Parts: sequence; structure tokens; C-alpha cells
Amino acid sequence: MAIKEAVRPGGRSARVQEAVHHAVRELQITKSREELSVPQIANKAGVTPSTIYRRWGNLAELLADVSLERLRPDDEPPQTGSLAGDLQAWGEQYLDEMTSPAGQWMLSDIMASAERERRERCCRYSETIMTCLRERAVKRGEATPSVEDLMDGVIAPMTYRLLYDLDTATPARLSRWIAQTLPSTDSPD
Amino acid sequence: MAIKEAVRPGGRSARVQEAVHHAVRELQITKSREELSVPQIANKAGVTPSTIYRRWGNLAELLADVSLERLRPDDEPPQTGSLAGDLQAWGEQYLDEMTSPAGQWMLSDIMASAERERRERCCRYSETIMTCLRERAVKRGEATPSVEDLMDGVIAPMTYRLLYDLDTATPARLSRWIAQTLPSTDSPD
DNA sequence: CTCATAAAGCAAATATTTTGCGTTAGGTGA
DNA sequence: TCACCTAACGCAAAATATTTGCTTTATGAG
Repeated sequence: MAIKEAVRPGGRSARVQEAVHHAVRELQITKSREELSVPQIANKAGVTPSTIYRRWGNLAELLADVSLERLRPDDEPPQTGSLAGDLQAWGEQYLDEMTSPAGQWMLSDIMASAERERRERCCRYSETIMTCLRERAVKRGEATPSVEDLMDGVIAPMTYRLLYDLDTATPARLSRWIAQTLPSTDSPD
Repeated sequence: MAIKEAVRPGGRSARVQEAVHHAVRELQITKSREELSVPQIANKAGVTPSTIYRRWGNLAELLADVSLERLRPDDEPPQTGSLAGDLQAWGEQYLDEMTSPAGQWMLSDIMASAERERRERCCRYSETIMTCLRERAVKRGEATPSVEDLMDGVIAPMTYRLLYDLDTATPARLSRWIAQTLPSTDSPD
């Protein structure tokens, strides 16, 4: 039932984990959510179902695990020269990703996880991005809100709408959230 | 698979629905989430499992349905004489409810539902409250932000933290969100 | 009161999940 | 290097849960 994250790389466990994750990703391309099943994934991965049940507990947790891994940032968010610009640029690509069917499944899978730890990691991920963008701004000498204010002012409304009200998760609204969160030095209204 | 909401009251369907909902609520008192099962609920409700499967599809959807029903406001939010006060009062009781184990299960069940419609209804519910509080304020002649701004400024951060970062869902932070969202006429900073 | 229909019951057929026990890979210390 | 230890896996049987076809029943309409 407990999720083992500290899998030693190179070991058999690591290979099994990778095989299972890979099988899930493959199957997700062709099959819809309700067509996925543990025995099916196990078969594709070349392991027995009991291996999956013992390691992940159930289908929901497995899917959440896979989705969370996908969430990891590949590279540095793009630089635009201002905090507002960085936020807008990063936010737009994030919105784009998460409003897609695949992105919505990811969010949904993560939210369905009973493990609070997993949901929290999703939150820490956003915090990391905000911290990164903010530090850039600080280095440039910009006046910047705290990370907490960025979370409340930008991440929270964005996430809220991604989860509850998809149609309103738009770049235009993102601009508003950013404008209202940043200290109004020179931004027009 | 489709969720029938328009169950005619008094009919057999209505009785079954009520029996099943009641059984779930009863069982939730004693049993933990992973101990709940459809056959068990069916048995307690005096119906056959296939009835539940055909009507709700699976356990997750049934639990989400029950949780959503519980979310409904029983009565008018308390009146305090100002929008800030109304928001704080309502918000505090909401936080209290949702940070409790029962509240967290409710949120979790609703989020786990595959039906977007259900999650959206959760959102509409908050909007209704905000609209209500705002209208009171308008009637009193207070300057008030739009409902959308209230959603972004108060509901979104509150919900975000309830879902992802429970420890930070506190009345103190609620005050901050409210203060930052309302037009600063006389509020100290 | 009779008929049409939608939903429930029932039970057999499937599918999934759990479990006990034997096996194996990989790490550890002599 | 080799024997040993342990965690994780495979296998297969048992237990549960889910689906499905068909029958029965309750309710609303005519």
C-alpha cells in the first residue's frame, strides 16, 4: 500500500517500474480511461498483476504515479526579461498542456489519488517554478511579490479553473491574474 | 453510465436512491474508504449490486454523488453587516468543515469523479454563495468586486490549499485573501 | 383499469483482486 | 569470489467484485 519512491536504479525493481510505466503510457495512447485495467497493463509490461497490486495498490494510484512523473519539468521555463513576461510565457504553455485531453486526464488522475503526499508534490512543483521565476526577477532588481502571493494570485486561480471550470482557463485571464498580483509599477490597466 | 438527476420524487427510483445514499452515509461513519464496497452498500441498502452499477457506474461515482449532495448549503450564510465580514464568517465555517477528515473525503470523492459536470457543480455552488454575499453588499451600497474577482481572489486560493496544501488553509490566510480582494476603502494593512 | 416503459431483481458468466507459497535477483559481509 | 539474506517477483488458487441477459415489478399515461 505504501508507495516506494526510493527505487534503486538499475535493480530489478527499477526495471519493473519502468516497464509498467511504459506500458501505461503506451496503452493510454490507444485506450480510454475506462478501458484500462491492471491485468491488461501487467500483460503489456510483462509482469504479473499481483506485482502491480502489491506495489501500487490499485489502478488509480498507478495512474496517478505515472501522471505525476509526466508533470516534471523538462527544462528551464523560457526567459523573457520580466517577471510578468516569464509568468505569462510559462503559464500559457502550462494552460495549453493542461487544457488538452491528455492534460486533463493527468490532473484528474492525480486528484483521484488517495495519497495526499502525491497531491502535495504537485503543489511543490508549482512552487518550484514560481521560486525560480521570482529569483530571476530579484536578480534583475525587479520589485516582486512573495512566492506565496504568486501561488495565491496566479497558480491558485489557474488551477482552480483547470479543475473546475475549464472554459475559463484562458491566456487572457492569466494576464489579468498576473497584472493584479504584481506590484503595479508600469503596467497599464 | 449517465447520471440521472431528474428522479421523480416519490417513485421507486427515488426510494432506491435515498436508500443507497443513506447506506453510504451510514457506512462512512464506521468504515474507512478502502473498506467500502459496492456489494456491501447494496446489501445495507437492501438492493442488488447490479442496481447500483447500472445507476452510478462504479463506487467512485456513487461516493462523489453522495458527497456532492452533502455540499448543498442548508441555509443562508450568516449576516455580519459587511462583505468582508460575511466572507470571513462563511469562509471560516467552510474551512472548518473541509479541513476535517470527513470534509477532506468529500472533496477527494468529488475530485475523483470522472464526470466533469459534477466538479463544475461544485464550482457553481461557490459561485452561488459569492453572488449571494455580493448582492447583500450591493444592497447596502458597498463598493464590491465582481463575482469573478471573488472567485479568483478568495475561493481559488482557499480551494487550492484545501486540495493541495491542507496546513495552509487557515482563517488567518483567509483574512489576507479577503483584504487583498476587496477594494481598500477603509481596511488597514 | 389496462398498457407501456423504465428501473429493479436475480443468477450465471466474467473479470478483477487478494493471498499463500515457492523462486530469483541483487546486495552484503566473510 | 562465494555463500547467505532479503525484498520483490511469479504463479496459481481462492475470494470478490463487476457485467450481462432475462424476468419481474412499480409507476405514470391513456
